[in-house]
Amino acid sequence: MSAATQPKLDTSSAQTRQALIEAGGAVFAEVGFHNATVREICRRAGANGAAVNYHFGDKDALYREVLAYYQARALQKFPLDMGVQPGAPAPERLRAFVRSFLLRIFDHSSDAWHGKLISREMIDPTSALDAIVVERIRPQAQHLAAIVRELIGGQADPETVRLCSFSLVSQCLFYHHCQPVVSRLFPEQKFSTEQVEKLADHITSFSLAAIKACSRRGEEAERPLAPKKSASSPRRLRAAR
Amino acid sequence: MSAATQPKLDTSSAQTRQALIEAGGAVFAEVGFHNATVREICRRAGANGAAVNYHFGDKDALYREVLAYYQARALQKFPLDMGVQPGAPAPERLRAFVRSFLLRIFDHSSDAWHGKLISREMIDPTSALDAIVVERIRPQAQHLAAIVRELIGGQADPETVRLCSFSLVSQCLFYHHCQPVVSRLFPEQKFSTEQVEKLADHITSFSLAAIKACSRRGEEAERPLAPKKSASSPRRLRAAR
DNA sequence: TGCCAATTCAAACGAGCGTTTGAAATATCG
DNA sequence: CGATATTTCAAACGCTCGTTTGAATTGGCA
Repeated sequence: MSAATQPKLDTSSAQTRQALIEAGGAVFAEVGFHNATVREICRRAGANGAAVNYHFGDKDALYREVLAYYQARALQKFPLDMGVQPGAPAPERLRAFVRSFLLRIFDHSSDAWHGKLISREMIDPTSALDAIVVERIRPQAQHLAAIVRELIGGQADPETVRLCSFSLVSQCLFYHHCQPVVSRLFPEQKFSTEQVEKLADHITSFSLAAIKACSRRGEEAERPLAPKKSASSPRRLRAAR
Repeated sequence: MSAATQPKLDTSSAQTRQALIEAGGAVFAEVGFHNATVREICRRAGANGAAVNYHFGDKDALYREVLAYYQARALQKFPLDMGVQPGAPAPERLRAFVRSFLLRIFDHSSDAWHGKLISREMIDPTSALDAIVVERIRPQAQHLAAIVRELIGGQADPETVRLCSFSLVSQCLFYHHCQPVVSRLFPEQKFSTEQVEKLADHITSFSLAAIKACSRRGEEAERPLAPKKSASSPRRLRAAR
């Protein structure tokens, strides 16, 4: 199977590297790091079985490169705010967050493995998870927490903010994590782009209503541990401290 | 550890079988079917490495037995309705459902692997998933759907019911599926029994408010004698007011 | 062209896995 | 007790995995 018939514009080495990264993205996203085999990655890349070790050192190093590569692509393709202005109303920013999150995970284009890779990393972590949490997940969590905090208003209890953020993210992740079950329960459920938009609609409105309720509940019963400070805010407090 | 009641009245074979099932439950729940090794299960059971094949045939058969064993235990320990009457108000039944779901997953007692096993099966399915969906998950889904349908009231749109059910289940599963990330983001987050109760409170009230909003949205859309279905047009972002 | 470094290749290595094997140990029973 | 069936055991088999190896091939350059 010699491919020597066509001239090589780019250096052959760089071509092989790139092919390995792309095949690796596909395989890692499909079956996860632990179930992925170097042989399958090399086969899809049209490279020899020793190519991964020659170009990257070992499977772990290839995985880190794959992660970094698609992370960079995803950041420019799906920015956290989805192009929505930071000054936009919080509900609108929330919807942008949810859409961005879902589109990252369900993007069917061939070079969009980042969402699936991170989604897998959440469930079956590798040594790369620590860096991912710091570099990608924590900033997203803080971004989301800021939106939720603004939605709740007043002095939002950090624990409430955290719980609401988790409730949001969990809904987004569910359809990818539990796809095997969902597709067995409802075989008609598809994840086309328009279905994803519907999903984003549902998750956003579902959660907006819920957060607003949290906000009301928080206003009624405020400070859990501040008996000294008698905040004189009887009913609809907006007490700015 | 087990069967300290009688020295050797029980047959040695049955003892070994039971020890393998219990060790298997622990290992499968901890690392999942694919990452679990027969050797480790035998080691924990204090049995020889060939014991699994002798008593069960192969690893798959042991796994099926483990699943069946803990399924039976879980059914009597955590019934779907958690002892709440079928005639109880829907919000109360919803809360029972959420508590039951979370307790199954986070039960720290040593013989309660069922929730973790099914949770793993959702993510990384084995050939046992088809049966699990039919025998366990679908009944739970129908149970939950009935509650959600009643909460929404009126003629609840089946798709809305499905989406709301998924939103509920996803929140319950999240903390188990994404524990590696959650514990890195918030190292102080524990999953003690009382924390689980707090979680159940949050998920229940969060979702009740959201479903109530879905209900109102549905009523508005239906009352003016129902245009066909214009639900996919650009939806307003205003939350329930 | 001829040389040399870079790259590719088929083959094999060693480790870990589920499983098998045949003998040893133990229980069962006429 | 002695014969027979059951259960345990250490060892090894066959397989797949990531990785290594050394030779073959290729590409750049004097």
